[in-house]
Amino acid sequence: MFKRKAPQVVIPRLSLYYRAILESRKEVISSDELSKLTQFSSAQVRRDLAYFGQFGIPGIGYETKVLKNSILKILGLGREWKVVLVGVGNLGSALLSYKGFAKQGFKIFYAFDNNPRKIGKRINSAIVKDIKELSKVIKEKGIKIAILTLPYEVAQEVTDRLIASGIKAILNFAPIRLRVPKKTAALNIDLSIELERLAYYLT
Amino acid sequence: MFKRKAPQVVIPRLSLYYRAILESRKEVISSDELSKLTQFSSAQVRRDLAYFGQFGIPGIGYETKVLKNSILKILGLGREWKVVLVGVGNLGSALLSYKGFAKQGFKIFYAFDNNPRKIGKRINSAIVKDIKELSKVIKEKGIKIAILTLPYEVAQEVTDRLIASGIKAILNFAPIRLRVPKKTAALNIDLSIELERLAYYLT
DNA sequence: TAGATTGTTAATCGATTAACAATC
DNA sequence: TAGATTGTTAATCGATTAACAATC
Repeated sequence: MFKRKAPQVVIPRLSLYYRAILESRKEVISSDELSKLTQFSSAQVRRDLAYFGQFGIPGIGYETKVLKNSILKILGLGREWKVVLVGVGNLGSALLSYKGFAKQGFKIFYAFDNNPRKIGKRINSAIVKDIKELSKVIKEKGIKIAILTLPYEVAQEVTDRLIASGIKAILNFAPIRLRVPKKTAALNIDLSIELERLAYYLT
Repeated sequence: MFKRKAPQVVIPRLSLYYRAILESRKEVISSDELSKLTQFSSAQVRRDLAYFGQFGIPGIGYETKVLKNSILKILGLGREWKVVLVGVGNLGSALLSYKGFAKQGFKIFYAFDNNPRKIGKRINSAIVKDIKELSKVIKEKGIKIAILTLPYEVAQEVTDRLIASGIKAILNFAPIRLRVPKKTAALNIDLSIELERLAYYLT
């Protein structure tokens, strides 16, 4: 039987396969159809899925019911993840108001800020708390995921505190490559860098 | 002399080298120092820079003045880029309020929405206009970069209009892989997918 | 059986790294 | 000259693609 650890780039593609399956509303779908919907090659579709098991039927295709459940399980979805957000500025507030996260099961229970005017507010599912309570709340509630929408200057310092409190995965919007232990996952969304990439393509 | 087209992954690293140089405040910097600051290997630093020319002095390192100017030129920065933003919802408003873009020379001149309550408002450097005027304004002002903060349902349709109006580069926040012509650059920032990646690492 | 499509192997493509001659 | 560091080649590593036997 085929075995090997899936490369990291496969994971976001699984998300896209999942979306494509939902959109298709089919009972059975082939790698060729998934290819057309996602713009990845059919070989890549089959290869990506094969990293995780045998979900298809030769000559037929993939039963969407099976495939949906399998991908959900692989990605760790279909359950609720508790999330905290740190930094209730413009971007932080916007993300708190965004309803899309909850739809995929990511529920922001607490937000943190040091601005007394913001503390105590409720935005969507989140209560804004004093950043002094950061460690206490994360430990008490056993929260593992944090979204960081802080200014550059304090991002690393807060990250260190998050990790010390038990956070295992960070989605970082501050324009800095966070230093985190190997066991912690940090994904950076760096808007300036993305714009600079666009500028490059225009040149 | 060494030649070959730089792979796309090199470009965002150039942005990070640039930041590291600014931070270091040095007159001369070695690939080894850049390696420590950016967490990329020194071989990769030298390799990446070599795609674009010979900027260093063997035995010495890189003059930061030379390197800064070179990277600015490569990335197409150090000038003002006019940008439009489409979709003045939570995320769109947050991005309009963000001061970081202007600092790198990306100035959002116009935002578009179909909500009459929003039309006519001014947020930061941008005036919110009726989305009906999208094509007219983009053509008149010769704008090449667009930021898309729209719901999924209308993202592709608006994209087609943007491209028809002359937009060459799109930063897309809608959870959809836009279909664009080869000559157009589209970068997707898909928050749900990023969260799903985090969930995967936790499993 | 004929046609379709998976799962997997081997070949290809692309990016990173190690190593070192050339240079200051 | 001795020491340091670049630029570039060749080796390695990793991911994608083509092809097809196995299967329905």
